[in-house]
Amino acid sequence: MQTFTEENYLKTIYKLSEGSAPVSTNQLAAILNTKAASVTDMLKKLSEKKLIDYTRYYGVTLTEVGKKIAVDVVRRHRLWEYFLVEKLNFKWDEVHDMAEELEHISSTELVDRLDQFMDYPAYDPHGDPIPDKHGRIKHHEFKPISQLDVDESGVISGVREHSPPFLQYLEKLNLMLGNQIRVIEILAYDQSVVLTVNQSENKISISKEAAKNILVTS
Amino acid sequence: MQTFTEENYLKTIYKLSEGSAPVSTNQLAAILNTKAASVTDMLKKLSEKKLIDYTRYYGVTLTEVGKKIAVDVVRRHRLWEYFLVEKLNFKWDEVHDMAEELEHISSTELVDRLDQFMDYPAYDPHGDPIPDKHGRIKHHEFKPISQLDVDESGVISGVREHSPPFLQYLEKLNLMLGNQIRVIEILAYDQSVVLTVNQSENKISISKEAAKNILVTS
DNA sequence: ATAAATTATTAGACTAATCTAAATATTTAT
DNA sequence: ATAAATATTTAGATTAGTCTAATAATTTAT
Ligand SMILES: [Mn+2]
Ligand SMILES: [Mn+2]
Ligand SMILES: [Mn+2]
Ligand SMILES: [Mn+2]
Repeated sequence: MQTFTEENYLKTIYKLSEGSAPVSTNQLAAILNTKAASVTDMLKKLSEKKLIDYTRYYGVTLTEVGKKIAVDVVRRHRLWEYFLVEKLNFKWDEVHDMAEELEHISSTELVDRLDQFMDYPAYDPHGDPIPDKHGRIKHHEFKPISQLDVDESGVISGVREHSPPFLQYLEKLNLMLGNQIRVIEILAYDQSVVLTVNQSENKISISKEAAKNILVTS
Repeated sequence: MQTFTEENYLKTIYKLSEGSAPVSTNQLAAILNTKAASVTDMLKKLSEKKLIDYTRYYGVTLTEVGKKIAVDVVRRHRLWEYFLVEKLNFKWDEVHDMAEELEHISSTELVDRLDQFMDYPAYDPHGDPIPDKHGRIKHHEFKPISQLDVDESGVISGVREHSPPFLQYLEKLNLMLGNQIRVIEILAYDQSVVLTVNQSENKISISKEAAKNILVTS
């Protein structure tokens, strides 16, 4: 059994180590809103418990056991987010903080029943894949809008940035999951993208930054 | 904002102080599975925070603010239990421990939405009333089976003991909420009760102890 | 009314998780 | 290759919650 704190560290290491690259102390401190010294303390502890491989001054990676726990926390987080949106009618910008608490409820049986209750959803409200009970994850073929050419289209399937203001902004522009967009123009001087949503007449313009954070499938 | 531990103390004081009687240190220690010394420490802290009125060597009662929090924790506990049974199909003997964790999820909005999602249930799976969002509680006119006379009948509406073994025992005898029982005989020598369930031919016998812990409405 | 038993509080210590400040290692720039 | 900047770790404190052992207050029994 892990404490909430340990689970949060494991989850964060997992998310930062895209493809098993070692994660640094400062990266963790920044995301976990704590100090580097505290991170070092916790890394020693998790290393003791064989949940991570940690080398001083070098970085940290998850062991198989640690990774399993991390994926399970991610599973719980995303299933609860799905529940909050689909069953309790919260909006996609409202659910993250609640899921941060709910992800630490320990019962495996509870999460599996929740999964069944919702008919085994594959993606959470932000388009992130939900690991199944064995930790298997489906990967979308995502591409940010910023990588589309003029006249290319795609279906919005995920976001790279989860902050409520960004999600609310997308909602205002009708840039929500499932909607189809088509790139009309890419402005030369700042790479901002002009596009249409769901074949509408209406052209909208988004910054290069925003375009990088909206993911589409084709 | 309170910690989990503080919430558990407040909830326990609330439950032990039926009708505002002061609660003792040892009572709390027993139920909270801790030591009297730890209880004293926490009582000082809760008193500082004005959530309880505490007099050394005398006992403790809740302030209005403390009571409000306690009732809210009870509300969350019972709503989650209802959710687990009605939506996720857990049995009534399986849900308490999960609800012990879920009751500490802080969002008020979440609990209110959950309440709405389930259409404002009045009683939890054990027959205990669920306080509404303003802290109002409906009280059943409960009576234990042990107080019924021969030939009297009633509908099972609650239990006084929540341990899984007891609940499983009741289930085995079909003594579940909503079922009607009729007292056939009360044995003189040990006050055990012979009764029928839902007009069945089948007579079952339960101890005096069990009869005290099953509550009926007439 | 005194002694004995019970109940409750205090004193002092421990663990988990955190912090600041100081020291050390590594990386980058000159 | 050395100095400067950055990143990381260690040392030492702090807070919440808990514990055991010792002390004090209250209640019960004689
Ligand atoms: Mn989230
Ligand atoms: Mn998400
Ligand atoms: Mn319960
Ligand atoms: Mn209950």
